[in-house]
Amino acid sequence: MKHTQNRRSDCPINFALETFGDPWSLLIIRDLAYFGKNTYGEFVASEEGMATNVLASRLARLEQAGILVKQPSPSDKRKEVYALTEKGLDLIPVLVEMANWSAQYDPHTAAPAAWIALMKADKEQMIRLIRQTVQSGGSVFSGPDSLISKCV
Amino acid sequence: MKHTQNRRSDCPINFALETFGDPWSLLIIRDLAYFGKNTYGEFVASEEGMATNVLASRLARLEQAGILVKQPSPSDKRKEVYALTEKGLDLIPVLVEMANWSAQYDPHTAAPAAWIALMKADKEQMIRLIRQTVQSGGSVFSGPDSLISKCV
DNA sequence: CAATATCGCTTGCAATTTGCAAGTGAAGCT
DNA sequence: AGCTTCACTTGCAAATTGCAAGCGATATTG
Repeated sequence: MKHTQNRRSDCPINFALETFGDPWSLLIIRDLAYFGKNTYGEFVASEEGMATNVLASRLARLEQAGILVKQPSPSDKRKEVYALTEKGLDLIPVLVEMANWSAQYDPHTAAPAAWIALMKADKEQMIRLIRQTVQSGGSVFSGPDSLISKCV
Repeated sequence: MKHTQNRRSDCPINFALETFGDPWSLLIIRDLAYFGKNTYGEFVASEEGMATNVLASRLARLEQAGILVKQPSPSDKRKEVYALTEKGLDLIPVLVEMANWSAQYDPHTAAPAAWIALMKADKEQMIRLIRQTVQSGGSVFSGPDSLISKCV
């Protein structure tokens, strides 16, 4: 995808789709926000098994779009650490709505019932909490400061 | 995509992406909900110009997924009329969040400022209104009963 | 009422994108 | 010093897309 002038239209839905509407980009953002993954290797290891060349291509695109940033890891100079920008954090509501829809319609969904219940109880509040958690280096499901562990 | 057992994972984000996460499916759903388009020809004529074979393939997939249904048009037997099911209507929140994000970050967005303002004022309520409007055969921006014309 | 246009698709084919396996150089570990 | 791990890149076959043309059924027109 070129994307640096050749947009299909100025429709906001189309803009979103051209920016992150391929079948993989949102999985990277999910990995960052929900599972606390933040390196190339961790993304590659995700259950969905995305191809390494596609991953590299998507990371570059999302970085260029200002949705995430990469920094060399201070502890290990081989590693790059990826993080969501404000623009990326603002995609959390999209993830949440997609997840809610799937939780409702996928009989085999892996979404924890407790989590869905929290979402139904107060979505706005939960989105705020997720954003806050991720912004300060945590994630929803993973790590010692996971949001889910604090909500029980 | 096969999709009838070969799912990449049971993660709800992944489920959503496998169901409608290609670059075109949500444009069809947008056309239905926002622009009141409901025939193959109207989808083809959309600004983004999707290829006819891809459109046919996506319509079939979305129908199979239970997101939309098609019926022969009563007035013109050549035409098929597509409509969103409950499952499809439940994707409106996803569209809304994507549109809000784009309206915020795309400097050339075509999203009407008045509409964005309404959304910011009371999102939950607006989503309910959109759903109701589309369910009863209207759409957000198009037609005599467009939601936007009633909100001014 | 025959000719023509329109409808929702399908088909063939070239171009792009993907998936897979195997590198590669830089840095870390032992 | 040697082996492993890291983030990628590269080459190539397979799948998907984009484009243009075609097709049968129905509608419209002269």
